[in-house]
Amino acid sequence: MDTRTKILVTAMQMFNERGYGATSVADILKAAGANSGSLYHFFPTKQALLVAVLEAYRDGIEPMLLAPAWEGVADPIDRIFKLLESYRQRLVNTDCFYGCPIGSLALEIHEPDPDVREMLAVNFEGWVRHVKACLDGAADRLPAGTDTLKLARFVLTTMEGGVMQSRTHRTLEAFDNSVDCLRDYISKLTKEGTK
Amino acid sequence: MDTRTKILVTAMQMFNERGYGATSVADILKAAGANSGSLYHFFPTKQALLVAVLEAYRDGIEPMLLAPAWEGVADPIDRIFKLLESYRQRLVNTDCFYGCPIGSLALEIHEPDPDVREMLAVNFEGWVRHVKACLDGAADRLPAGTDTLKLARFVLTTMEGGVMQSRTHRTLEAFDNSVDCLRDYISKLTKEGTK
DNA sequence: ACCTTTCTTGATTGATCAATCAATCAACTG
DNA sequence: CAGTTGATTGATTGATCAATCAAGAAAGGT
Repeated sequence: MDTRTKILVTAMQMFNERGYGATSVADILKAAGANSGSLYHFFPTKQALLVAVLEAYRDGIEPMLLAPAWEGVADPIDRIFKLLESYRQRLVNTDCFYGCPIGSLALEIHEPDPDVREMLAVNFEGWVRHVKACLDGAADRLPAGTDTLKLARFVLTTMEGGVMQSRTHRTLEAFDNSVDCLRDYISKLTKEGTK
Repeated sequence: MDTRTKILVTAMQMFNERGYGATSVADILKAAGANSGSLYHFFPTKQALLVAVLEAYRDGIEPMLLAPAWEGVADPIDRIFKLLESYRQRLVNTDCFYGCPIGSLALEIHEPDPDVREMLAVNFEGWVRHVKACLDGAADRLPAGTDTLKLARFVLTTMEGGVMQSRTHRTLEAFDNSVDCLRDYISKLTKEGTK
C-alpha cells in the first residue's frame, strides 16, 4: 500500500473513531507510520484530507457497504432492512461506540467549508438514492403515487436518529425501536398498496 | 447576571454554534467578558463546564422548550408535532445551520467521560419522557398495547435524523419529509386505534 | 474596625496544534 | 549516464490550547 493510501485509510479510521477535530495530524502520521512532509505532499491541508476521506466513503458505498449487506438478498424491501441491520451490526461490534461515520462528521463540523459540506451531502444523497431505488423496485407493493424519495430520506433519518441514541445510551434499544417502527410503517404502506 | 451565569450562557451558545472542541476557553472568556481565573473558579475544567451546560439544557426542557412550543395547544398529538415544528423554526431562523444542540454534542463527543455521556443520555431521556406522556395521553386513539416509549423514541429519531440531513443539505426538505412520514405513520396508527 | 470567605485579575506555563521547509532519496525518461 | 520529476525525511515554526497561580478586590459577618 502506498503512502498516500496508508495515510488516507488511517485518517478514515481515526476520524471515525475520534472525530475530525479530536484527531491531530500527528496522530495520523504516527498511526500510519509516515512523516508530516509526506502527508502535506499529497494533501495541502488537514481539511483536504477530510474531503479525500469523504470521497472514499462516497466511492465505497456500493462495494463496501451495499454489496456485503445485500449478498443473497433480492427483495428490495428486505434489502432496506438488511442495510439497516448492517448498521446494527456495526453498533454490536463496537459496543455502541461507532455508528455512521458520515453522520458523526456531519454534526461535528458546524461551519464547514463548502467542499466539506458538499461531500457530506453527496454521501447522504448516494445512500438515499440506493434506498430510493429499492423502494422504486417495490413500487407495485406501495400505495400508488408514493413519494419514494421522501420515504428513502425517512429511512436515512431512522438510521441516523437511531444510531445517535444508541451511541449515547450505549444500548441497542433505541436503534431497534426505531427500525421496528419503520418496519411497522412500511408494512402498513405495503398492506395499503396491495389492498 | 453574575459571572458564573454569564460564562455558562456564553458557553451554551458557543458550544451550540461551533461545537465543543472547536470552542476554546479563550473564545468563551472573550465573548463573556470574563477572565480565565473566574471561569476556573467556578468550573474546574472545560469539561465540567460542558456538563453544567448539559445540566442547563436538561433543566430547560420544560420552561424553555416545551412551554413555548405548547402554548395554547392541548391535544397531545398536536403537541408532538408542535414540538417538532419548534425545531423546524430553529432551522428556519438559522438558515439550517443549527438544529438540536444535544444531538450535535452527542455525535461530536466520541469517547466521552461517563459524566458527559450520562448527561447527554439524561437529556434524551427527558425529551422522550415528555413525548411519551403525550402518547400516553392519546392512548385511547392508538391501537391497544401500543409501546408508547418505543414510539416516543421514534419521534426523537425522526427529529434528530431530519435535523442532521437538513443541516447538511442546508434545506428544510429532508426535515419536512421526515416529519411528514412520521405524521403519516401516526395517523395510520390512530386510524387503526379508533377503528 | 477586623477578619474570613468569595470572587476577580491577567500574566504565565508547558503542551499540542497545523503547517513549512530545505535537504535528500527514488524512480522514471531520453 | 544525465536530467527531471515525484516522494520522503524530520526538525522547526509560530499560533493556540487548557489550565495555573499569586495577588488583590469586594462582600458580609461579628
